[in-house]
Amino acid sequence: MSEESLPADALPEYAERVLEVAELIPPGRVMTYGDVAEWLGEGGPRQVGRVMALYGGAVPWWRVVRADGHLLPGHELRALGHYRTEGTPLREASRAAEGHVPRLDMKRARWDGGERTGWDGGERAEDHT
DNA sequence: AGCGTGACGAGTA
DNA sequence: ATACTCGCCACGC
Repeated sequence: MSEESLPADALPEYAERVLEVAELIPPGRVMTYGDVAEWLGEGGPRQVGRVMALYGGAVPWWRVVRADGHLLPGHELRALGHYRTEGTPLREASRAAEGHVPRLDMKRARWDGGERTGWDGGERAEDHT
């Protein structure tokens, strides 16, 4: 690892576009790293992942998840440290904040980039208690 | 102009 | 469920 931190005003353009998409994801919905890359039409899941790792702190990064439905990508402690419940958090997010590593119901929570349906009238991630 | 590096993804064992 | 592969591609060196 040797990616150093650039000034916020010196983000690579690709990174800026990734962060833009992340901000578009409605509360209560998620996109996978691959979804974001596909939506952008450039780069791949790994590129999106790195962007989020380096610059994700400025956007709702918890709405970008792994394809297998894991909410936390790996650096769980780091994630928990930055965990926020801006507005209406996913129920799973709440659990994550309590130390669990949840697996989202991707069938419901995944956002295809279409209609911006969040909590109002839309589906919510299922509680799998 | 390479080369190493991944908050990934899908496949396989 | 875990633990490996291999392909992917922008970016810093």
